[in-house]
Amino acid sequence: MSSNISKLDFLLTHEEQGGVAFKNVIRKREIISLLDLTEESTIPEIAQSLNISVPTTTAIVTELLEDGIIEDCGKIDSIAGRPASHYGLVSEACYFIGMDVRDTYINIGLLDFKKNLTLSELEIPFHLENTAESLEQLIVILQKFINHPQVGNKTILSICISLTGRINIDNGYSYSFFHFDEEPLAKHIENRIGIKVFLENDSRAMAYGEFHKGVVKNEKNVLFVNIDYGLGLGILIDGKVYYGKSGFSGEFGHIPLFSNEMICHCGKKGCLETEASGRALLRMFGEAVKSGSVTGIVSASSELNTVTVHDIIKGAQQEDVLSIELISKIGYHLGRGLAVLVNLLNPELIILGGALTNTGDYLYLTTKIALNKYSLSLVNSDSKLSISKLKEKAGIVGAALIARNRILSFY
Amino acid sequence: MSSNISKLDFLLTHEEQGGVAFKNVIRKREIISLLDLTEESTIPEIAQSLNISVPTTTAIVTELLEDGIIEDCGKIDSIAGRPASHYGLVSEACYFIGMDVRDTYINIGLLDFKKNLTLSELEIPFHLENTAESLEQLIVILQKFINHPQVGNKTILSICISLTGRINIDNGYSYSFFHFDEEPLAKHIENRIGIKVFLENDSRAMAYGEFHKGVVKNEKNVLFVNIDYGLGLGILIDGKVYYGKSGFSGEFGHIPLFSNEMICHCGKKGCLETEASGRALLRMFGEAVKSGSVTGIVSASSELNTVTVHDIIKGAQQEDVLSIELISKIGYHLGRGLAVLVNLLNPELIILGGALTNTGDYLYLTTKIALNKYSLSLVNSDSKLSISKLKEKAGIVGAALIARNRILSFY
DNA sequence: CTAAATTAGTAAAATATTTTATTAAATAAG
DNA sequence: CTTATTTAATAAAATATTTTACTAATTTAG
Repeated sequence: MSSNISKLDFLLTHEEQGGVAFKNVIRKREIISLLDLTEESTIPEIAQSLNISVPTTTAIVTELLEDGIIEDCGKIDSIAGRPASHYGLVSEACYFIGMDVRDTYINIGLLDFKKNLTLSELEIPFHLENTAESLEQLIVILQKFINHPQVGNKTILSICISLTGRINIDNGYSYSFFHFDEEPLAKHIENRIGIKVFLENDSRAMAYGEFHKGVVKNEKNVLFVNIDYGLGLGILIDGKVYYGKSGFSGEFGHIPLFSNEMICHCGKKGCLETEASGRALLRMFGEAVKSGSVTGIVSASSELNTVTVHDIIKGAQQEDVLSIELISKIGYHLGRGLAVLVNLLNPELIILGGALTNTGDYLYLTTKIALNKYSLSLVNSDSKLSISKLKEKAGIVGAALIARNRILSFY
Repeated sequence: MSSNISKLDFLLTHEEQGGVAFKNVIRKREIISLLDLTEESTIPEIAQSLNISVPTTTAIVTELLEDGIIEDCGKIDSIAGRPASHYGLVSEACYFIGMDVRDTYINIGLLDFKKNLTLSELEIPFHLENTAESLEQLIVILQKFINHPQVGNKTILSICISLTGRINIDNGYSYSFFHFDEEPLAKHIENRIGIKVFLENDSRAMAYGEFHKGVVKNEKNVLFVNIDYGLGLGILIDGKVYYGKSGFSGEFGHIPLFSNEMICHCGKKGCLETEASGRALLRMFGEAVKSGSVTGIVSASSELNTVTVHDIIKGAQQEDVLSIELISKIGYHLGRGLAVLVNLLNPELIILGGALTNTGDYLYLTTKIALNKYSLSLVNSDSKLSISKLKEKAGIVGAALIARNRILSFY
């Protein structure tokens, strides 16, 4: 880590103090928040937005310039009068790491101060198990990334690790994995690495990435549906990620939408996930083959237990008719689920992400048909339906953004 | 209106200005907001919360005292040292009117600065029709209330009218009723009455009342279900009412939860409202009587078309077995709907309101059973289920609070 | 091409706010 | 019952911020 971290100290402390020194810290943060939003602003613009006088604004901006946190981006487009200097954040001022922990691999990436993903390593082999060895492996991968020649010399302000299962984002506990200690998992890794660590749930991290660096423009009420092996949901309300009382919001896969007699892995029956997920796709595929449907993916029903969701998706891409039919069916059920969301939440935008969206229109079109059919048209006409833009990078981008935004305290 | 409105002028103007005079207005508003939240606070507490020094705080508090907006509530409970004076809002400083417009009557009430409902008139005869005469009737009722001896001499800062149908709360347009003019309905009434007027959707107004003056204590993520002739929902997220993109959120009655072949009045089929609403109760009652069920409410099936939801509720209260059975059935379906909400939103509290909640445990118990059965127990164990506290006054309290809070700009 | 108009930024004066020190009012300890 | 301790509130001094007036840099109109 470089030595200029002292200049950024005020970003790392969150104590509430009185006095004018602290007031200045607040205003520095406010200016950074504003520049984060506007990309570039002039001193008069900042003064007006923040209700501070121009001389005071100039003084704080000068300090931030000296700290190397913001820079003069030159004078541009003045309609009349003396042109104002535009100021913006300095990309290289500090960096953040996002780590996306999956079942069989890890994705990891480096985000700069201006939210550019400057480095990423995808599909680093890893096996997620609830053991100390697995955790050790994770920490080694993280440490190795930090020691990377393109990372080692940079100021890393924080790290966010996205994990599946129950996570308490406030105290950094993970309840589903690596819960060996009294000490929160985040704290444990933090002590080993020496950099502030946050945790987040995987679906929510993906949603967060998509909300801030994906298809979302200015929408403030957005839903991100993660249709993979399971079915997850991230909810953005009023520009902020919605967690619910204990961070359990978005159990979209387990809303009781069907009267089928299918027992879901959650123990209940009739869950949407029993008809709209990779898991459902796999089950339907098995049933179809056993009852004699023809497919190019397996030749005998004995090979069935080696088939993966990925195989069926690939099958659809290669025109396998059974795969296409089943994926369309999944899409239809998903669309009915989305109708529930639309009627309840009247969102501006719904984003479809996760592996099953790689099948293009086969999933999308039936989803859209069912959504139109089952939702109130007045409400539905308000909502756009899009496909994820960040794809497999949604997790690392989301995690790194969470790391960044938690430090800069815009949640 | 009394002449001291000039002292409250700063509450009525929402212009963004620079300079220290405006800064002071912001701080006055902040102190009022704080006292609204805490009921009473000392100068040191205010200074700390707002990050202002004690002398400055004293100066602003003194001004507010002179304005008659806040008052000294005396010195209390000091553990050691000189006891601090506690300051609180003055109930009589200003007032707000809430008007709840229903199909066949109007409720109207007066709320003081400290959120006490000081006067209310319930079930004033009125017939809601989309005609100029009906609107005129509404304005007459409102004007009459303002001229009431207990109202006339008071400073009314604003009025909120709660109406059924589509409402744009920002510009004050009502699209379903009284949409005769270019001018927004709110503006039209405002010009006639001479007091600032806001509009709100009826279900949302009820929810708002319950959130702020009902069973809600410190919960920030709350759902209010209005089970009356129809089925409505108000959503409180992060302490604020959630509207969705165009104010259409909460169409809970029309989520496609059933595979029945029942056409809903919205045009779709399978809507929750076809199985869980007063309308559904009435339909089921008719079907049951026609197929020979015995009930104390009607003696012949020819009398069926005069039966109202109210009759069936009264029947249940008087131990009519058919009524009780049907209401329990409605409760069960409602519970399955609530399970969807719980799984998606992980709320702290769900409040049941509307006429059907007057049947006590007949509805409540089956609702709770179905909710437990169909929701994820981990998520559900977080959520309390309560019955509305404000009952028939929820509408006027909610509307008056909206009038108040829009002026004080805490949304 | 010059002067007027417009907007940015700076210096000095005026004002406001915070700090520090002090006084006031209460409780707890000896 | 007196003194030390704690907390609130005020006064005066120190500091910070805003205002006002002015200078700088550019565009537009004539």
